[in-house]
Amino acid sequence: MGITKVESYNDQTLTLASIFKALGHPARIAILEFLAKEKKCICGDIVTELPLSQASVSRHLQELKTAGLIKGTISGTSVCYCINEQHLPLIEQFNKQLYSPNTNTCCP
Amino acid sequence: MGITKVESYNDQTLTLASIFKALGHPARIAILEFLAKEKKCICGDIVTELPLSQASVSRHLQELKTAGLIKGTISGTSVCYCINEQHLPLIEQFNKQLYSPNTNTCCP
DNA sequence: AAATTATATCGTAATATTGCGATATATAAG
DNA sequence: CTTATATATCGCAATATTACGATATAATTT
Repeated sequence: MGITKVESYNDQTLTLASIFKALGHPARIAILEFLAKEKKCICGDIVTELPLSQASVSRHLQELKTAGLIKGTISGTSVCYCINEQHLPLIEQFNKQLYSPNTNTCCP
Repeated sequence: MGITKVESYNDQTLTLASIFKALGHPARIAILEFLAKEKKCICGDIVTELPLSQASVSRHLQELKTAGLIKGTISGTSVCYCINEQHLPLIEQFNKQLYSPNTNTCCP
């Protein structure tokens, strides 16, 4: 148990879920907000900013990268991170999809 | 360990993370997409639609409700569910925030 | 080549999530 | 009142996530 029947859902659904899953932790939201403000930064900047160890920040960065939400470029001994806008339209589209044009639902 | 230092993040960040966490499972994405299509439905409709037991669907519905993403109204022996649009602007705003106006970042 | 700096990964313990059968609850129908 | 219908919750096992210290990797500096 505790297993998700991945094969039961379509690719779009799985992609969306993995993106949202990556966004489902306050540290990763904070990292993205920091990145949005600073445009770019290195891992150490985030370690200074957040109450997390370097190892934990690095892990969160990897998750964001795997989900396609950030990009990283090696620059000397450090890695420069910035936001990857690739999947943002997907989120936008999903969000829009949830708005109901008519209001004759069952819930007041 | 495995504990998130909730007190270290601001309310907005925590709210966003909890919303995205609720969205971070394909079953819950599928439920919301189904709801968006049907406008409203009862738990049993989703049990028919998804490869999950009634208990599991009910659990996912509770999580979506707790996150403020759906509303439920008791109607006879069943509960009518529909999308709660309350937090959608928050998602939209966060998403917009991630777009960078200028492109002079470190990552090509 | 050795030391420094910056990030990633490993190993592990604590905690959280997921799924389902069984059961509880609550309204409606007979 | 009993039965049927619909949903919620409990209890548990399997799995996943999270955090951090320790360590590995990799480029730069001295």
